[in-house]
Amino acid sequence: MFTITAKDKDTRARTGTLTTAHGDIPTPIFMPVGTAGTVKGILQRDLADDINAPIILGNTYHLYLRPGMEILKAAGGLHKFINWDRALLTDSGGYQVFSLSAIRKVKQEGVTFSSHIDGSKHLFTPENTVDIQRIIGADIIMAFDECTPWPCDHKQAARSMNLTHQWLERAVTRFRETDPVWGYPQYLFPIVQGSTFEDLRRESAEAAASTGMEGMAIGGLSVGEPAEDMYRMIEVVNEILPSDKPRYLMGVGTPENLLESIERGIDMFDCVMPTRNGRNGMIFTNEGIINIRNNKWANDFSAIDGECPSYVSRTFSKAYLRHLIMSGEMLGAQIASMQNLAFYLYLVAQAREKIAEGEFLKWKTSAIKRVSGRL
RNA sequence: GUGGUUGUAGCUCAGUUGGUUAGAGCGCCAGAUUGUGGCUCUGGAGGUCGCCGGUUCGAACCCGGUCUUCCACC
Repeated sequence: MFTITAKDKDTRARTGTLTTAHGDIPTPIFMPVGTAGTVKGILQRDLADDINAPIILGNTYHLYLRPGMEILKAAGGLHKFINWDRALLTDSGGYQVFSLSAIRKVKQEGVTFSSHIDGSKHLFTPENTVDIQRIIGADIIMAFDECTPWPCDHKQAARSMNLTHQWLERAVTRFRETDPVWGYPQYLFPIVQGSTFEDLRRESAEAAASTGMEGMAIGGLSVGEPAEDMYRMIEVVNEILPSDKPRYLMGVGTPENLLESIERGIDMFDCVMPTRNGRNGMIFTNEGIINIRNNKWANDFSAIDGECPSYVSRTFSKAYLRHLIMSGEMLGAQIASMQNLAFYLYLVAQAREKIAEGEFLKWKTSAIKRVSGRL
């Protein structure tokens, strides 16, 4: 169930609460990515208590290959397996089949692919990815889709979108005719495709909306197209997606992307950027973006981020974090990931506050200027 | 002391029969990174080729001296 709690007077931005069997999720929200049953380098306790994440992601592709469904079933589902009692969302694996697996064949039935771990062959279909996600037991599960690469001509984009739509229908059917494995309800989110073509995006948004599911996702964006194209597609799609349901923009993005998208009516985000780029030395702070490997931080003993309300942000210095990252120390990756996630969650928390206060637009402009500058 | 051996970028090393502006890996300095393979990619700075002299149109390369590294022998 999704409840709108405030609407911005100037824009499409809104705040809401998405209720799941594992807690309420305030929106707009950023969801940390925990591909293989872990947000890399961060304890579940810290995700909950320090970073304040109400929901994290898992990935069907990775979890299905390892540890595999027998172990996940024996464990009693992913929540129990990883000791996480808040909400979970699993991606269907559609994206990974395309980005990770070298050998793959796309057919009407589904996608055959080779495991990146041992080369073994597997088949993902709209039906079995629902079954798999039933067993994993995430509160929100995703329909199996094809993430259309960019650039792409209209004809290819239409063909790809139509395949996604056929798969969507089959996924919804399987979802409706099966029950949750672990006794609590799950939501299935359809995914809008259509590349950067307005007519296709409209058609795809109609298809997603017509399923009547509890929430809707927008995929196939931030795959190389200019940010302006992405924003335009969000506007087109959000005119059609039901306004009383949460809208999830998949794989996005930078702090600036988040605020611009919130303005256009997006409620949920996920992105590997704060964690993957964090491990590589890109640090997001309330003062701007830092490349902590730069020599200029070697003697800077100020806190990583004095404004962020998390333990690592205020406790450790930039100079220490630089030393850890330069040395390839595990703790560097941990601290960087925690800082970045704490920052992302703090950013969306502020956005919720400003929307409720009716000051979103004014705040957004100054916030973007502040947090997306390079220091 | 004698014989051999070694010396080229911060480090480890290539470098053709002597032939334009001496290269690589790592490191360093920067940049990219968007539904995660603890990735990946791009660019940059940096060398009096131990030193001195000689041969040659031309020397990292050949010759002499000298210093240096390591080894063996006395």
